[in-house]
Amino acid sequence: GMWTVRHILGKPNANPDPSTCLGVFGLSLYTTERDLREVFSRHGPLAGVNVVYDQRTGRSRGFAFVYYERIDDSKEAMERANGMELDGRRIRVDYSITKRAHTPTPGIYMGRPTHSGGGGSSSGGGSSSRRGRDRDSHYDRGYERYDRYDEYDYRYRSVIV
DNA sequence: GTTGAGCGTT
Repeated sequence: GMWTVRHILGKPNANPDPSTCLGVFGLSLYTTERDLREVFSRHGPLAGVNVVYDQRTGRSRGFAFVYYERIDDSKEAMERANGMELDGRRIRVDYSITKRAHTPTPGIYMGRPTHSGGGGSSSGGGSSSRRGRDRDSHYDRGYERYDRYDEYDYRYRSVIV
């Protein structure tokens, strides 16, 4: 069917650098972190395993992240587990592009503030009663947190189960 | 228990 075409055309992201974090794709919806731990720990001690779930349905989104302690183990696992069959699926394994889970999106307005400083000509004609000053400070604080958060090493938060 | 090429929530 059409999917063969997509299989040919669809191109994964270009060669990520070797990393202790592996992305595992094409998983069965029924593959659990436990299953992955079982398979991937064969190549070395793991620092963590993370299946990505859909928040609404609670179901797996079909991919996961596996963290190794050592990059040599990660390399070996990448080569050997890529293409293996797991729970009826050919899984694909590669070094992860991202390092860690996204920081949860703040529940506040993320749009660019409409020029609260100078001119005085409001461009968009948005809600006029809003005080840009307060909103801006919240906005900035949020961003600061976001940046600091991003620098945490995964192991700081990971709990070996 | 779907379906099929890809990067993250607590």
